[in-house]
Amino acid sequence: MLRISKLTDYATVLLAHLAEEGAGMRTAVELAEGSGIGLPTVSKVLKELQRAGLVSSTRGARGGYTLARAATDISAAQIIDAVEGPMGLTECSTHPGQCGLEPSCRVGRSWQRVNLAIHRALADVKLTHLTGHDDGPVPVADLAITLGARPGVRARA
Amino acid sequence: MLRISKLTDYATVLLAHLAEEGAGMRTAVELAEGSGIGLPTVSKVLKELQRAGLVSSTRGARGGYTLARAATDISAAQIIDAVEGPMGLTECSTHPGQCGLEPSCRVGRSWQRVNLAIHRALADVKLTHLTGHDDGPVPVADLAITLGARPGVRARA
DNA sequence: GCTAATAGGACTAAAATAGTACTGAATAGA
DNA sequence: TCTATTCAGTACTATTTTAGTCCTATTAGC
Repeated sequence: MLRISKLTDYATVLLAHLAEEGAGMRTAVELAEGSGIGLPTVSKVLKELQRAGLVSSTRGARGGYTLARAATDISAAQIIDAVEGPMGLTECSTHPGQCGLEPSCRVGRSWQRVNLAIHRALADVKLTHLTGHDDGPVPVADLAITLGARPGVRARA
Repeated sequence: MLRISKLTDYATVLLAHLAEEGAGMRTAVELAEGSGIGLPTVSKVLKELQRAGLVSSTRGARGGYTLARAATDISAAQIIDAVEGPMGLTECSTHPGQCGLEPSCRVGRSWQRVNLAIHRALADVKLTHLTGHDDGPVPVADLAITLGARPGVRARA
């Protein structure tokens, strides 16, 4: 239902923990205990976040995870992409040519445009917004541009 | 992956056919042939759209389906809600109290705010935009407001 | 070399989605 | 009023996706 997966939700919870004041290196065990999520799952999610470059990991004794960059430089779009793969509202937006209806389908392109707009909006939502450390309005007013068909034309309600 | 379901995609394709110039009453069979989607599936989707009030149906010989209102009065959000149920980015946004993490979870509220923003943006995307009959920019600049935590505060990039 | 920790991958289980089939009800027209 | 046509409702099945687990390998510190 236009829903992010549980794992993505977990990812934001874990990233929020890592973004906490004074949180340096945290092990998967600590994060599991702190978040209430099962250790194997925590471990799996962190591995994916590491691969996507959102967290840095250190192996071995005294190892663990830290944010790879500032919380203001991590966006909701990046988290979703990291855990669920490249975001696409429809199959044809991520895997063109797979859907038999494509040749005669006229709505596909439009959904892709909507998809792009949402993606850009989510790129403006930072981890700090998700953790509630930044209650201010998010700058996503430019969203309208990408929904319009003609690039360069400024949208206004 | 933050994806609309195939059935929702089918729904927009079918609605697009019904919105076509001069398209009056269309039977499920005609729509199936015109769209390339299997008849049982077409039938299922149309029933859901009828229940949601997006199309009107007439039973019996010479019956069929028509749009229940103008294409400019049908939004992407309505289509998604009709086919997939009330939209919610996370479980807690549609079914609060189901997730064990809720008490200690601080990101839930934020996702709900993001969800609301996307929903509003999709409410501004009309069937005419999806069918490509209105290429103009979509008025969704107000989206920023809902992402900000303080209602009434005007967002600006 | 022992212990603590992540990395990678394979595997299983559960849930959601998609698609099908069948039976019932309404309408038009002969 | 009978029959053909077409939608309505529901239950079922199959498929796919998602979620979660487990095992083995690798790396780092002591």
